[in-house]
Amino acid sequence: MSVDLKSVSREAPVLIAGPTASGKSALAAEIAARDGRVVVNADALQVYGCWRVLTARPSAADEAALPHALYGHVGRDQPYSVGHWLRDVRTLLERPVVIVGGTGLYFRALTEGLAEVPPVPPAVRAAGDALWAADPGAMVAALDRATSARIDLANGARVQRAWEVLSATGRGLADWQAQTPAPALPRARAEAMVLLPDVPWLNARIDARLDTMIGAGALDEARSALPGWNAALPSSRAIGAPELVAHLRGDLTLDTAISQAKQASRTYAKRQRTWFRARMRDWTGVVPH
RNA sequence: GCCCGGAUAGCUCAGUUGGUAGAGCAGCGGAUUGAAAAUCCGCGUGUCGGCGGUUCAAUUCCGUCUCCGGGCA
Repeated sequence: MSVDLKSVSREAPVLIAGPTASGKSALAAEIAARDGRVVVNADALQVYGCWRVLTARPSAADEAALPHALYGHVGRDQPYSVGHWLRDVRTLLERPVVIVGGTGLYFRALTEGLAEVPPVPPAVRAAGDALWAADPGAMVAALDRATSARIDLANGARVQRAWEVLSATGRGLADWQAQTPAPALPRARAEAMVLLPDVPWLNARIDARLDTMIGAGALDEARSALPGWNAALPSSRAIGAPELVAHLRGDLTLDTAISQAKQASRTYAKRQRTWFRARMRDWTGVVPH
């Protein structure tokens, strides 16, 4: 890792963002060990208890060596989202932390704030699912003007979310977002770094890491997830999980499952790069090698 | 050796009743305020396997060669 630790603050909270397989956990551990910090997860999938190998979570030995938080603390059937994560993180900010992960939305919520929208009741979510399937146009038409102007109306996830908020609260999403509170940790108060690896370097690491995961028990992990498997759950979106489950059910050869998982990791890394480039311009860029 | 299929974008394939071609995936760029490892938007010139022939015009028809399947020997 090409980071001179002497240039990294010993006091300010440290944020480390980076694409999957870029080596951020190792860097975070190094900084945490130096300063006595807690390593805090900022990755949407590493929160789930069912995936340690497949999401490249720190190992049991890593967790024994240094304090870690927000890793694997959520059950696979539990609802979890940016809001939950932000509330979890807030409770940790009194301690020295290094917050590390690949989920751009989580970092944005932390450093720029998140609207305090009340949770959408499951019944409204179910109604949203049903309406989106039956009549997407009606869903778009039902939105308030300000929200329609603000969101991408071609994006079903955004439209449904906006519809659910309006239905559940009687207020438009844009209205809620206009009253976004101050961030829990503004960028200026943190030491923020973003890893920006060369693409070929990262792709090679992605491939190698997936092979390592298979050797480290990823198939056993997928096998344990087989009973009650529900592909629609957020926890089921862990890259590699649907592929390995399909293999265990006899729908894919292991080689095909592995190459599809590698492929999915690469396209995911691409989306991460786009986010980081655009939204983390004022973070300190680091090229790992 | 013979017969039948294939040969079109990086990959899998569609198509052109003859007027030089298009989808998905990949790739590249972009968006991103509670499902975000999700979701969505934009970007397609490629000797249409090689060489000949017919034609005003061939990727499309004909011949031949090469390669890949399958079958018969």
